[in-house]
Amino acid sequence: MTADSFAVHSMTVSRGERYGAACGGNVACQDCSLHQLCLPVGLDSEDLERLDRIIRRRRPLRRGEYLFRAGDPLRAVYAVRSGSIKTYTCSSEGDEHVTGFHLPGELIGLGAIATGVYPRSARALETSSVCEVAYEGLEDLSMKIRGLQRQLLRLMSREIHHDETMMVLLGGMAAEGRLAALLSNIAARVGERGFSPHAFRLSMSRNDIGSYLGLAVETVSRLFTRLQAEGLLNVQRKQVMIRDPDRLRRLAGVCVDGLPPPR
Amino acid sequence: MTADSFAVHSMTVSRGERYGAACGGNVACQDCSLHQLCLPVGLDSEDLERLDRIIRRRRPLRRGEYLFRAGDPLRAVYAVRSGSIKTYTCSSEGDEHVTGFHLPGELIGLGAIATGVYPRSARALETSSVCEVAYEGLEDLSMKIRGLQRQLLRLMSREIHHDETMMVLLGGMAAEGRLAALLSNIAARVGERGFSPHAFRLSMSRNDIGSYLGLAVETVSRLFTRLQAEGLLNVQRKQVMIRDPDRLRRLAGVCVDGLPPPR
DNA sequence: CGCTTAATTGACTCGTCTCAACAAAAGTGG
DNA sequence: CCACTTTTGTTGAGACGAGTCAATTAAGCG
Repeated sequence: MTADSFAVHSMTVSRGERYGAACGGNVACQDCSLHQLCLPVGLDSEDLERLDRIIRRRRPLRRGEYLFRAGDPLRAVYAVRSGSIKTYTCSSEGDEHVTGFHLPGELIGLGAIATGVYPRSARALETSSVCEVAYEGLEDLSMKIRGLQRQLLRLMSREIHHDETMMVLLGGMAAEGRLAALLSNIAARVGERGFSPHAFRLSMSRNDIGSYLGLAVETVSRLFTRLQAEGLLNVQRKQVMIRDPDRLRRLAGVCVDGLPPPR
Repeated sequence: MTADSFAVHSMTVSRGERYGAACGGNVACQDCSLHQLCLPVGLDSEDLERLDRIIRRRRPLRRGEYLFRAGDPLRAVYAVRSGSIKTYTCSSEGDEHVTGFHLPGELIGLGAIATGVYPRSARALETSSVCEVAYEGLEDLSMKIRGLQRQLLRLMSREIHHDETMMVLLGGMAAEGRLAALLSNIAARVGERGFSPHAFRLSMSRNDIGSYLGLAVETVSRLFTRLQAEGLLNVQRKQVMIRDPDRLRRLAGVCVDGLPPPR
């Protein structure tokens, strides 16, 4: 298997689904390969049809295109279908600070529910497609479908937990631990999506990684070099191969959600 | 007005309610002074009664007592009624990392919904009382009461937004900005609860503040001294008086949720 | 009123940032 | 398709903010 086949961007495609169907077409939730990760968890096919009715699949976004901008009114939350999306805020001086990287099956825009306005901007890191879930409809439907309500609450709770983990990471760990945690976390999420957690392609730039982890680009670059020298991973630009997942997770401490740290 | 009357711990009491009623008694949501901040937002009195039926008010916790521990199974989420609560994780080496300070009207335990297990421990920072909201009941009721569902989703969304703001703070701001943001944020929340945002008592130790902000205790201490020297605030141990809220918020940059930064 | 814990202050160290130069990709247009 | 520009990533040298260690003072608390 070439490392390329783990590229996040080709996730859905490399599963053998046609691009039109998987990434931009009208695949129903029922037929979506992500339905055990996304909103549909636990729904029967009748409920899935009802869910489908409030979902719109739009043409794929190209790298750099906006999904929405900070300040836009909330009309929908979005489920990533293929590719990957970053969310970020812009400080008053114009530089952006990344708040999240979102992989297929993950929901974007949940932070907007409180105020009715997206607090962050969201852009595609690569060619990506999303399902647009009308928010009004989602609120309505989750009053009617217990399983949908539960899953929505679960996904929001998971986001809270993940963000808190990031706070612990940013507040408590040195640079090396932060990068180790991010890589372990991405590896785990890539794994959950059916791909090898040992080799994948990072869709985000070093800049984005630094911004997300609160580090200078140069530091991120040096860290990759160091981790490679220590035999923890191989890295060649965006292509990453994890050689010692356990040691990597130990470096990350408690800060990889989901999995408990080894030892 | 003495600064003491702004003590977080005496919030409810100083509103003139009897301790038994306000802090440990059986005040219904209807009669609770926090009902415009907490779960009851937007509910009519019939629905409030239904909500009351799944809520238990327990004896107040004393300083340091646990509300729950990381790893406990989720049975309820808690609304702070009076006092203040901190949530934190323990690293493998035993030192704790604070993930949140919670004031009256705020919900605790939302991070447990995803897994059914509290991911953090929660302890009282001072004598505090809470409302225990049975989680099963809450799920049930929010299927029946639209307003309750909306408020629950709003509160979870707000937490997501707040945690993301903390990530930006911890990843992007120097020590001074972090403390300025925390103080501005607490001031705003104290203000929302009907007290002067200019003078209040911090219920958490310097250690807790440092842990929450990712700083050493010594740094926190020095920062307080410096901010006082610069005329931004007066501080005497836990007692804080904000002298220049605008400059303080400007130091904090975009990292005070709710309020936009001045200038 | 002593004892323990919390907060403050100082001196020194170290990790990460900044600035700067360079290399390698990736677009862009003829 | 190649030469060009622009963007992105890597590496080095020096500066500085915040951590650590240690000592002192001030509060809580029994």
